[in-house]
Amino acid sequence: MSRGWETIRADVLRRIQAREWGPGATIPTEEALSREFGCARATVSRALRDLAAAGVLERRRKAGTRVALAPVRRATLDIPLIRQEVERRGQSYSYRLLRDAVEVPPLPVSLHLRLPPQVPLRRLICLHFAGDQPFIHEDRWLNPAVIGGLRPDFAGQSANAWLVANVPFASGDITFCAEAATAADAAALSVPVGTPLFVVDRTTWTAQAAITRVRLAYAPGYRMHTTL
Amino acid sequence: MSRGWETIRADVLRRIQAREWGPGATIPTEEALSREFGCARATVSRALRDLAAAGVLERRRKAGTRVALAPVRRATLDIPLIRQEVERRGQSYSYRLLRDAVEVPPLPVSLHLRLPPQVPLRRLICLHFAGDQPFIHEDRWLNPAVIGGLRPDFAGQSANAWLVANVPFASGDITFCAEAATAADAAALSVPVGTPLFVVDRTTWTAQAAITRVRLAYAPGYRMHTTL
DNA sequence: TACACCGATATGTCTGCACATAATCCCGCC
DNA sequence: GGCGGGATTATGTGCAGACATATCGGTGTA
Repeated sequence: MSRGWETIRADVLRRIQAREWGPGATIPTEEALSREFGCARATVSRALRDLAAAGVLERRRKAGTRVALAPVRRATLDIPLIRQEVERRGQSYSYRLLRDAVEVPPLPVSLHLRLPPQVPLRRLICLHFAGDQPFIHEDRWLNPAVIGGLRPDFAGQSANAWLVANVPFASGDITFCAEAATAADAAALSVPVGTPLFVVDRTTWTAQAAITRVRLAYAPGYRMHTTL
Repeated sequence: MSRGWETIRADVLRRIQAREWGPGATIPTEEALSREFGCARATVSRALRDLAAAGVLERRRKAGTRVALAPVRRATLDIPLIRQEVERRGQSYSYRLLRDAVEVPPLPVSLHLRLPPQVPLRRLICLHFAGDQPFIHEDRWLNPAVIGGLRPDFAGQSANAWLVANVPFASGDITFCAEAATAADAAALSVPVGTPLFVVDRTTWTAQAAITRVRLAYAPGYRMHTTL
């Protein structure tokens, strides 16, 4: 009858979009659909599981499978390495280290990393270039307990590349927001103080402890894009 | 030996994070792993497929399964309905319609919707409140071909709610960026012109045609958050 | 040397079956 | 009428086997 679970997924999605099964409605059981499509239940299950992962369906044991009420719900966005993002635009990537120091971080940083206040951390500030234009102003705090002391050598790599290659990464969180350019941002990116900048704050963790907190301030005009 | 494919996924992930299999390395075949874990190949396959979907592994027929070079790569973020987002903060939601007109959109909007220039569209501008504070300034263009003419009645619902309930949605794209508050943003959100605002541009499509393009300007301080 | 072809191989998918698990439904009891 | 507990039921997971398909690598030929 069909040629694989993707065909079934497409057909179920078509019926939902055609309002054959409206939002909130319960759709037929896997067993009924497998009879209709002339395939094994596992094949139907695969298709429905995929739609559930995409947020189109909601499934519960015994209760059955329902069409989600709010279809526009979940987006996956790729977070490329900065170097790759620049090179994908056909520009050459480079970066310059602006500062490498050991400092006591501001209280919010200590708290977010779940470290005691007043503990000094290594702070790296650098500037990423796309061609000869400044692209991202990066301000990073590193936990010395994870990277093996306050002043290890990254062997010529950027801190990010070194971390990716050397520290087992377990989890993290990201926030996106708009901020006015600080004096440091303004100087680094060659824009007036107060210019709206797209800012990403990222914290990563091993299973036990915080690894790093980084703030990325993108040059004006940056747009993060994804499809649904 | 184990208690399900999630155990296997966890163990494979652990070995990757422990650098037992470093970035770029090829891991054992499904068949070898199934022997090691004492389970069926399908069970290992399930675990590895899931890790591949999360961006941790890369798989190719015959070539085998490799550890991805850049592990921090994919984030899924939930895009709640505005009403739900406000209510989750424990504030009461309301909205006010500021404008409902038929206008010729600016050229970039026509192009992005893949409509001929100079075709008039319905434009709705409204303001979403969290409690008594303005939260989002929304500027929406609607394709009359999809909503059944230039001036249908949304029966008291917000345009978004009406669309979710009545128009079969197929695909879309989203961009996030930082913009300076326009005069209209400033008046609506009660902030000075030029204030950095987090802006979301969303376009949705049926299988055939564009449905709507909407620009959401969030009040200052908004942060979009997700975990990895 | 360069290219076309072909076998080997790892993943991709499907089937048919079985049992586990969660949640609902309904029956019987108080 | 209200409530507790067990039967029912739809999904979740697992297994063994089979075939499909992409692709890597090597072999033979122009």
